[in-house]
Amino acid sequence: MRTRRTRQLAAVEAVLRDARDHPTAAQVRERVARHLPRVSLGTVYRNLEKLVRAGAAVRVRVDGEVARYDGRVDDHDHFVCERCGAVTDLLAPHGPEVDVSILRRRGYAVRTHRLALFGACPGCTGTALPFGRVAL
Amino acid sequence: MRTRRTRQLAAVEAVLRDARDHPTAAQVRERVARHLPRVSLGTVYRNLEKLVRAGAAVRVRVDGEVARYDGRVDDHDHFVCERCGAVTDLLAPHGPEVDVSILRRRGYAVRTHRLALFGACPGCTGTALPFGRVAL
DNA sequence: CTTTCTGCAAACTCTTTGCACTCGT
DNA sequence: ACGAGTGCAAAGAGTTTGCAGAAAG
Repeated sequence: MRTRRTRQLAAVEAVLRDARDHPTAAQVRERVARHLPRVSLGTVYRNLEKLVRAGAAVRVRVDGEVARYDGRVDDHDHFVCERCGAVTDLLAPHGPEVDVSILRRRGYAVRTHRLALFGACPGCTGTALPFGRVAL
Repeated sequence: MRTRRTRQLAAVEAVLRDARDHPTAAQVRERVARHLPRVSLGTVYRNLEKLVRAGAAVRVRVDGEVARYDGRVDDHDHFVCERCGAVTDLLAPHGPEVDVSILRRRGYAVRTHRLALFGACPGCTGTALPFGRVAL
């Protein structure tokens, strides 16, 4: 049952490592296909799933949109542009500065959280800025 | 083009108003069907969409799970049990106590946010508590 | 060699939609 | 009566899976 280091897996890993735009499975496939033209979408899904389960990638599903994949696994939040759909990483933790202890006292075990901010990104408001990660 | 007050729409509204568990479309249909046995899933979807667009309901899509509908439209966050899938409303705002002005200065217009906490609920940790909304 | 992985295509799940008919207004 | 809404069934979109052959170890 040991995991094999196939070229497809390596390629998916590389795409995710280099991607800054939270690509969808179809986009990952497209990029992998530049080097492995016969790669199938099924294989891409299988390898993405593998990486997610191994903790080497994160699946980001904003609202009901298609799944996007993020090579960043450190704890960070997202800004989602409601006009162009771009997903930007927010470096600083904005996480629940909630008093989680209150929940815990009520029997809830909080393991993690997910926070997304919605609005318009610089490119879409006209305030052009180089695209990329934004640190708060 | 005015919206008609059909019994199906009224029933969907009522189900959402009385529901405390963020039912899926299929669950809404099931409950509506208790009074209107021939209601179709398509109609339920159409009416749910109508309510969401009218601002009378909220579609909650946690990660990649099926859409759930919430009659609550005030601003609140969610706790998602990773074991049983239950979604609980969190009354207090835990929103981004982020300095949104920093984002704004960079050209991001933040309109709203969505926060979900993930973990195990009281029923699933063994620490039984009456099910329902939890205020922090 | 053995076992996992791949490509392909079909299956699946959730959601949306076209159509003829129904029912509010 | 007019036309929005309905039930049904079929179509879509995204994702998963079964299988025979390919390839990693």
